[in-house]
Amino acid sequence: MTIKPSERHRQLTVGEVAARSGVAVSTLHFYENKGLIQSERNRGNQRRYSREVLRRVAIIKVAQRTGIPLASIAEALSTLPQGRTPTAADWRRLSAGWKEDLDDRINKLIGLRDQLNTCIGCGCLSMQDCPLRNPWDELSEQGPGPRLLDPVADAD
Amino acid sequence: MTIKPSERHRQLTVGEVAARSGVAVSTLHFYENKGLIQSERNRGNQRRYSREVLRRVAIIKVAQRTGIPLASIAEALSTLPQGRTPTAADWRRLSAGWKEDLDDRINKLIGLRDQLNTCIGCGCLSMQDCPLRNPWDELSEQGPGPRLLDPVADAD
DNA sequence: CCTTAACCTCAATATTACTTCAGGTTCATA
DNA sequence: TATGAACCTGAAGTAATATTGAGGTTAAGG
Repeated sequence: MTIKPSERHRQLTVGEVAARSGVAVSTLHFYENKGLIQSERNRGNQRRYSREVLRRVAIIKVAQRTGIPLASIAEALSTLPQGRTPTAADWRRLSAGWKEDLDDRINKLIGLRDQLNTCIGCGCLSMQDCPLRNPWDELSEQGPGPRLLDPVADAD
Repeated sequence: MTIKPSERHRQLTVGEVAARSGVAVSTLHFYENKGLIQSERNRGNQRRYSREVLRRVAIIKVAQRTGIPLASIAEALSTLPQGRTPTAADWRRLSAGWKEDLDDRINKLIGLRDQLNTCIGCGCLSMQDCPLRNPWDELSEQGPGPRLLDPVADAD
């Protein structure tokens, strides 16, 4: 089933974009307010989107999944050339930056998991039988010493 | 430098707990409101904490780092025996549960990173030269087909 | 034409996790 | 005992990310 050019180039209503991108209409309004997406208006003041917006929304959602806040996504998107379809190099630059952030987050979480594994193993989450920290009372006020999990909060 | 028993068993003021746990006084009030920590009161109505609270706060912060919302942490902590120092088994149960959540989150992020790597490599974040998705127009309305990054938002 | 779904704006509400503020009390110490 | 630091409560404010609602307009089909 081939699509007629007339269909293919038609602009999308906000409802259509919502349905096809999987975000709520109100979210599209919200994103527009934040400068993440743009729309034109028909003569009745209703939003009309180019198909490119679906790509944009997809990108926004990916970036969000990596943990990037909307404001940063907006900032990144705002560096893209206005009014025309971004180049491959543009996208590569954006996604490469986000990948770095993502790597950082992953590494932090993995470090945390290691700590947690150690702590489960040695029982240091217990206040009673961690081989490294028991007995707790003796550690008080002693300056540097074993400090697991959280160096500040653990200063007991 | 040995600590006198009188010092060692003294209860802590909210300011002391704040200083030693690294969280703000207001945060300790907040946590108490949410049921995450408990305090006794002196005759002037000021909070007095047992040293155990430092452990609790440390645990809360670790759990938060894994991405667990406060409400869930509160719920988990509420399953601990009231009024006495939790056992090693208690702590193991909690941290084991949190570790699972953490593993899930890590795995999701790694999956995302893989997708992102693929997309950067193939250029599919570009609307112009992704070998899998180009040319975009041809994909419209065609039912199942290559769906990268986000299956819904990508339905262009 | 008429109806009704879809759309519009702007303001308010929701959630999470706190912080700040106002107005008043208690504690420690000189 | 006087003074200033630390503490108290309850309410309101903040930031991010939206959703919901009120009140009114536009578009599309019979």
